[in-house]
Amino acid sequence: MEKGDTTRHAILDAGLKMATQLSLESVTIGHLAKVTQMSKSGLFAHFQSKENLQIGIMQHAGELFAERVVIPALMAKAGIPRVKALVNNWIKWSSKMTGGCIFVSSSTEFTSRPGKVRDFILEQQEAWLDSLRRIARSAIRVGDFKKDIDCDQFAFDLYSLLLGFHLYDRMLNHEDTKKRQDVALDRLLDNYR
Amino acid sequence: MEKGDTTRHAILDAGLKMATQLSLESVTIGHLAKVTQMSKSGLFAHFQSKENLQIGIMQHAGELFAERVVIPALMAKAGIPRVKALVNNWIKWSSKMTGGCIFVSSSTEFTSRPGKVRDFILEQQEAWLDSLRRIARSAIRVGDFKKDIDCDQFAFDLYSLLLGFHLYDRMLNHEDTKKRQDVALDRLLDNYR
DNA sequence: GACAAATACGAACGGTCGTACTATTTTATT
DNA sequence: AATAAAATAGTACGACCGTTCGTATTTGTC
Repeated sequence: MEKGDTTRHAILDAGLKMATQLSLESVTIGHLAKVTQMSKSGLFAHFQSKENLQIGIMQHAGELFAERVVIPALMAKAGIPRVKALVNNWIKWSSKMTGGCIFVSSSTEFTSRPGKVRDFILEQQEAWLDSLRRIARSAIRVGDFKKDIDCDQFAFDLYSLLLGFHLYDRMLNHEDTKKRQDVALDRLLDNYR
Repeated sequence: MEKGDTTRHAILDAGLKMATQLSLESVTIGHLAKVTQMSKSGLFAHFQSKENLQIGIMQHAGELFAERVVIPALMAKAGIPRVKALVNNWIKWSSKMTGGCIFVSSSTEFTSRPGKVRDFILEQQEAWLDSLRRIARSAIRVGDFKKDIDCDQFAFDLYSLLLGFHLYDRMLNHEDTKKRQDVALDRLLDNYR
């Protein structure tokens, strides 16, 4: 009742790391068992299927993401400071691990692979877009954004920017990415101000 | 001397389609042989390794991309018309196949998988960024863009926008993506005008 | 039409994949 | 300390992976 949760947590930690570095699909039960020093069958018993393991990993990632990116941003003052906090937290998040942001890579990976895993990932993406919209709305409330702006458009604009950062920084290894992203963000905020 | 090239081309066509729908890594020699109605070993003989097959597929994709996206854009009048043509061609390109743009998904997939394949993909991405810069430069030349703009920043801004479109449209299946992208592009162009 | 070269095939290799079983060990409760 | 339950291990499975090798077929050239 206790031990099981502990090992499950350790498995998901190692699994998330592996999924981030390689990809969600290449988290192999055998490989993961080796890393966690368990037997394949012992590890497998925790999830009953690879699909469940993958969903477990993404759920685990979602909890960490909320804890490290979204919630801390909500601590910042509503409005532009909160937007900037969110962006910085996101950049820290995607920079922390070798492969970049697990949500970006996994949603790319599972686009045309129907099933429970893809559905779960899409739900998470929609929840993320919802966070962006909410933050825009609170920026309107405190007067940092104009009243008549389109919050959906803001979510699109900001997420696009983050995706650009992600590819430039994590994949192409461009050194001046942070600078480019700063310029683009300032222009974006000016437009909603 | 002749037949070999024909089959090789057919293999790459089917391989690109498969890579676009699933992913580059999941283009399996066995699966590809089944689709092209060849034997595994017969197909394999064309490439000598899976790595070479993957590079061949990406090269094939690059040729089609130049042919369908970049070169037609260069036919358009330099400046803003050319930028818009490029964007439209890119959208058509990434919309044509089920899995979206092969370059986006493959660069995500191979970020943390060192080797010849990754190197090749990164080269292609740099060439693409170079096209974007060149188009910005020609826009300055004809007076559509301000003289003192940063062409690298333009490339970053525009590619970010396309990546946003890609994720929204191809993966999240948002219906109003085209509208969002139009709004963002107009604002972007206004800024460089 | 002969002949060398190019192309394609069939069978087999050692590995790894996800999963199913049964057996053993460890845990929590009494 | 005994015991039922939970957790882990061991072994095996069929399927597919990339690759090799020897052989057959097809092709282009003379």
